[in-house]
Amino acid sequence: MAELKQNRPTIVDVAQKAGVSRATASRALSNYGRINAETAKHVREVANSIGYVSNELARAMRSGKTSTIGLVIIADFTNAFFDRVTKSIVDSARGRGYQVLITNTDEDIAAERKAIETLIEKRVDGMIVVPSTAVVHDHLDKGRLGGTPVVLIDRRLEGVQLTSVTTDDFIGTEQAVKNAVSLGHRRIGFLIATAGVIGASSERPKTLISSIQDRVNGFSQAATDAGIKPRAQTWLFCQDDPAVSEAAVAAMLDAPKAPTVIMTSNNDMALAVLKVAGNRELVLGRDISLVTVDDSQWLAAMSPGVTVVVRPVEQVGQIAVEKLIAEIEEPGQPTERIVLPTELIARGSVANLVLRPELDPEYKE
Amino acid sequence: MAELKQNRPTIVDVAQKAGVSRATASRALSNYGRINAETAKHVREVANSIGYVSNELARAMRSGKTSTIGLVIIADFTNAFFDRVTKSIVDSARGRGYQVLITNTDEDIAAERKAIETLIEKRVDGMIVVPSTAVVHDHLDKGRLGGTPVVLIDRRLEGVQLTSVTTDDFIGTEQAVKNAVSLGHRRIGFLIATAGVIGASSERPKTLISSIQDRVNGFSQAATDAGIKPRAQTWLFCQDDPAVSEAAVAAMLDAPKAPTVIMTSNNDMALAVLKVAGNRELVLGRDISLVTVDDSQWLAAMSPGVTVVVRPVEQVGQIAVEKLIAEIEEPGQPTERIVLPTELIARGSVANLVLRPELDPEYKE
DNA sequence: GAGACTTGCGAGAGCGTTCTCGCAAACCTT
DNA sequence: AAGGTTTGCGAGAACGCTCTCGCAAGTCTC
Repeated sequence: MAELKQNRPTIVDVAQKAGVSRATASRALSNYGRINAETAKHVREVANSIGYVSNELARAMRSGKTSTIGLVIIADFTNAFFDRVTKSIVDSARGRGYQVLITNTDEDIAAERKAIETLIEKRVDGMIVVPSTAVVHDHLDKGRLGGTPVVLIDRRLEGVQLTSVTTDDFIGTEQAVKNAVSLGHRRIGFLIATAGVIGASSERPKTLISSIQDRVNGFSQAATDAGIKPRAQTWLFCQDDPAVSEAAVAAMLDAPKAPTVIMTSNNDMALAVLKVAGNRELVLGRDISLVTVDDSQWLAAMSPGVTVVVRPVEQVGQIAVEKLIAEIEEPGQPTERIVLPTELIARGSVANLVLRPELDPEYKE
Repeated sequence: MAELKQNRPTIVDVAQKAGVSRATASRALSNYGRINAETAKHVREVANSIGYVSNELARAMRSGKTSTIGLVIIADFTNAFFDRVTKSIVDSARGRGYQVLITNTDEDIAAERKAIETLIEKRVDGMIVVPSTAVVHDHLDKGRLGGTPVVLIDRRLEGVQLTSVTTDDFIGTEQAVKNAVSLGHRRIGFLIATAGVIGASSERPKTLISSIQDRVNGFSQAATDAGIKPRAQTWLFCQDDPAVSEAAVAAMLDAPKAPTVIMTSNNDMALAVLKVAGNRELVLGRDISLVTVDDSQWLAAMSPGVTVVVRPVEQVGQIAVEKLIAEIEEPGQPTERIVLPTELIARGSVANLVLRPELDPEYKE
């Protein structure tokens, strides 16, 4: 019979029971203003005894602060990068007294718009955004945001005045290529996960998100510097889908001048290489070489371990939170473009053709 | 000079500009009550033109509904289970018009209490909780929650009247053991990631979370049924830390009657086995066998692939969201204990000792 | 064409806080 | 002892929305 009503005690209940006014109860509970220590203690005891829990909605409404930040991330935070950065953001935010509201766009610009609107509706104090496209960004204009600070991660956005925290993917990729070259590789492949591409194609899409663009440039630069001819470079822009990427890897390996080393732009692509290698009974670091971006425990645990460009993922999240909260708590911070250094960890997945030239039938010193 | 003030237009601004009352503006924007179609259209246009975005805080305050659900998850959602379930929850919730507020306890009960309190403060409509311990649960009593519905995932909790969505870990583990036994294994090891344990120990902790408890029982049952003597079973409860787990694996392998197959309770432990195997140049599925819980792309891509107990992770998240929202929108649902079936996927990581008895020096048929 | 019903809209209260203001009592100061 | 200052507290407005109520005008009914 007694309806289970959502009848939480409010501050009025506390005040009544404690025999004080709302104002005094508020002062006691939120610890501000002038209040007698005894009274405060008493109020808090009463509040505790009746199970009072403050209503942050009401508080936020009055104070204009929700202590919540929104995270707009692309689909795959099962992805080695996005899961770690998410965790890092949640933890850093919690440490600073903020909660995180997560929204998930599927690399889809409409979903991204919607997500940002929803976050504004919820009046988050700020947001961290992984922009899903490099071209459209009117929804991220200062005006549209109406003063809500935004920090971009992983990808920069041209034409928009926002702080971003990214990694030096140009240098990272360059190093990876240099490493392969120094080990004697002269035919290299690059498998690039690309949103919006259907299937796999060697044709460079008109627009790429900045992180991918940087990798493409870094790769190109290093290959050119090493004197590797374009025809010894195999490029494939590839949909992030196992079937497609595995077919792409197979195509690369079946081409007349197949690369001896394949660089992949993310772990999903690396998996495709491993999968195909496994099917063909190619031994990693001997019959086929692999280097990828973003470390994971798996890459380290394999035999041989996979050589990777390590990005400081946790740092990206942490710095993004710091910059965002700085702007929230003291608006008017200068916008920055923070680029964190990457590091190459060489493991055994890139064969040493200098020591073992027989592994490459076409190897010539 | 012009201070960049957080001066968002409110419904009053819309009403004024449209020449109607607040009430009418609200009706137009929220689509309810009696309102002239023309007026409604006009109001919406005005709202759009001045960039009005509704304030969900105020709306929630009035309506008592935030359309937000809280997720209380243990630290590791870089973990193969928790990252996927998180994504599944975020997606399912979004599909039903709810956002997700994430909080992260580090398997720490104090943090869990705090997280739940914070979520109540924010007046989430409900929460999905991965309880960090099997014993303490006073913070999850109906009274404390004050009517906020809660659904548990991954772990059941005794003594508490809450809907839970878990997987049949007993049968899953049992199947895994049976599979190994059918392939001729007679000495088996079990490496169990356990919160609260320091180092690694063969002594069974007094309390285990239900999912681990079920695995322990399933393993034990299957081993006994197969007539495997206790002394041919190596158990280690192990802290979830690479150094510790690798040492544990090493210890297992160095014992006089080393197991021919190691079962691990999660991917981190499986990684330890792979790592140690790699270091010792043991070939998986020949010199050492492995079976673990929770599939991942990595386990499938390795050569040989790793045999796993697959849990329907996405389904867990999805069903949890459904049950939670059902209770939110129509309180008084019966509490359920939903247990989803698991499946064994046999790959090559468990050696076939029946076909190749020479792999086990002590093998006797 | 008079009463009943419908339509469209505005006034105003209320959700649970915080915060400003003002007032009385207590405490200094000289 | 008279004026000033400090202390502690309450009244009431405000945050931005929704929703009930009531009223005027229009529409129906016979």
